[in-house]
Amino acid sequence: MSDNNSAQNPVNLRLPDGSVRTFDGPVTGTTLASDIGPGLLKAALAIRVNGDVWDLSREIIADADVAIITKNDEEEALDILRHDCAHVMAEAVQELFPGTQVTIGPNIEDGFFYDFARDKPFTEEDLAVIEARMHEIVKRNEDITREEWDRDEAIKHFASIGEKYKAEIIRDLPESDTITVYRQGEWKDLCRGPHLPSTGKLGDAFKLMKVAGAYWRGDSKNEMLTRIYGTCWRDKKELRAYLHRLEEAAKRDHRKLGKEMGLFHLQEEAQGSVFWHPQGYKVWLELEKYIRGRLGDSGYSEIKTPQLLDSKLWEQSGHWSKFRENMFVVPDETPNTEEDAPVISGTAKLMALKPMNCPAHVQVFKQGIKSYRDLPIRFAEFGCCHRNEAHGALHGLMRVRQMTQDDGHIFCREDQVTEESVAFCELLASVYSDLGFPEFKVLLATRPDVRAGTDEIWDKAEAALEQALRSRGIDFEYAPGEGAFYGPKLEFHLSDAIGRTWQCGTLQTDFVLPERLDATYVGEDGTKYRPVMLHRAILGTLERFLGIMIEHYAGRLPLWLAPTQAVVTPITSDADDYAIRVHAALEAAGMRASLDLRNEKINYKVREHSHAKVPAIVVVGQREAENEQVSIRRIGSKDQTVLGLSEAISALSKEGRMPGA
RNA sequence: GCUGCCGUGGCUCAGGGGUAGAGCACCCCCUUGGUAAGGGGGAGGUCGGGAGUUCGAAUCUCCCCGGCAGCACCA
Repeated sequence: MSDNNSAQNPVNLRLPDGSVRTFDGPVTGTTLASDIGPGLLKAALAIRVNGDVWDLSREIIADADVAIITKNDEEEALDILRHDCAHVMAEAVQELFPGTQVTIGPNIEDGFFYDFARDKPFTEEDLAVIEARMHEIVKRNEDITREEWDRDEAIKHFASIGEKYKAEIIRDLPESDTITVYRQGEWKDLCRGPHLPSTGKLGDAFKLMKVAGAYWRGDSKNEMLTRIYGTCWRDKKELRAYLHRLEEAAKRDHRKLGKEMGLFHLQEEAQGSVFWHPQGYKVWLELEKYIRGRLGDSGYSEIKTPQLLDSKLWEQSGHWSKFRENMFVVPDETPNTEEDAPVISGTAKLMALKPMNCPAHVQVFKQGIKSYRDLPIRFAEFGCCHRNEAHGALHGLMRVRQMTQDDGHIFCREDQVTEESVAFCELLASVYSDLGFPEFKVLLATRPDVRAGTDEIWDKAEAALEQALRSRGIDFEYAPGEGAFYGPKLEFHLSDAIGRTWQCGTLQTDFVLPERLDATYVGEDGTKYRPVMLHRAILGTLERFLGIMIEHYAGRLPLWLAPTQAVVTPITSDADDYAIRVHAALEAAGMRASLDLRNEKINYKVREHSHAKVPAIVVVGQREAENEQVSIRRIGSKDQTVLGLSEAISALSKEGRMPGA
């Protein structure tokens, strides 16, 4: 191709429709757009050049495949708009609050943020002021231009204006990188780009959302910066839709629903541990019963292991040195009962609440002598674990300090790993589908830099997991280096009703713990071998999974899980006797039914039970009583169905049956 | 743990230097009403905890605790 420096060479640009436009020399996206038409020029945001997104003002000096990017190109448009929005925000901040240093301001899902260094953090009130100034900057329609700078000049420039973070960023950029600075009116920022041609193109579909602290370079050892989050869309309608989505998500918040539905509560005397109420615990028990049944059918034996274990065991397992800071330690002594004396001597032998069940499961495995014929041995436990999570990490049911895992460990021979993994994947997919999560994503987390075991073992382990996925036709992605130090793992991320994903299931291979805790079995040749240990969970923890379920179903749990499946209530007290009969019949059919005989209007009672998210409101009046019928109103519906009593009961109890039961 | 905001009856929230308010829920009475709030009356809190400023603090200051949003963490 032609010499880049030869400005006289013609430049041929091929458009997405295949047509080619030829220019005498270097040409900008703006020129191309205006050449095609004034409408496109007006709509143009950026240009795609051989697959890369460029500024419209950047000269294209050689033949290329190009496409003008407009708001119709959703993904690219949002990227550019959000990134520009971050810059406009930074300009507004520096105009309003001189002396504030800028650091980084990337796009994120649904918006952007920018981290600033400032003595005094921003407050929510500042946001309105900054946002108003942003709108002004958009109105000013400042030109945005790209400049390539010499690296040292750039460092010197940013250092001289007191932007030490920017200078540090440039210093750390690879030597091969071109340093680009974008000028936006009077304001300049180091940036890779691309950007809009001018601030006017940003429009007004943005909003600053919240302020927060964030560590410089994401490291808690560094100073904390003040971060402003914003959202930005292609038009007002999209912005409104997004804000509406946030409101809808907030309505599903399991902490709010948990309170409204009387499922559980948390209080400061037991931070991070849940008080389950009668209604909530009914859901818990149903879910536990379901999982117990599935595990039993899949060849697991349920066990129960101690809560408190000697620190010696944790030393052996390796947790004592690595994870002690997250463990609750308990001295094994009689507390001092004298007043004014320390309760604890400080010299006692230490025990710890288990943060996980694996070492205890190995102890059970080690009882007696195991033959290769015994393998695989599959232990399951609804293991109650404690982890001393940082206070700031606690969040409703989603992140707790006392959790119950649907834990399980499979002890098997190396040649059984694939087979066991396949079986686990099948079980997990079936459980997720039963629970209303047919879609999930799988990640294969491979060997980290710091790891135990030889490369040969890792090769085998990774291959075994991969083979299991492939043989079931399960799509997956790699998460390189994300494996545990003791072995590779599969992570199962399910998608909920509003598109969020949650990592719940996991399958981890482990060659280290059987070694450390000296688990063995006798092989065919009569000598001892190490079993492979597979750690696995489907729900992860019951607490968190119930939180996810509550949000997924917005509190309207499927009939089989709902704490109260049906409430029977009469229109007037004339039908009380019949209502009592209906209620008794539902309970006799094994349903969790309640009876509401209060002297309240039917409107009132329907409203209240709807708020309580009872799946079926069974209303009976004179008419129903005379005809041996019931009127059923299902949650979410404004209509009701009148059915014969026995017909209604068999339909409800059939629907209310646990999956697979 | 870090930064910011918040902490008022069971719940949701208003108030804001002179010794607490509303709605819902609760209790009582009236109402017997056909599918999302019928009416009246009553009881209930000393304002997260502690210290300070003040004649006087729920209201101002400081410390602690907790909650929320992020960050960091998540074996």
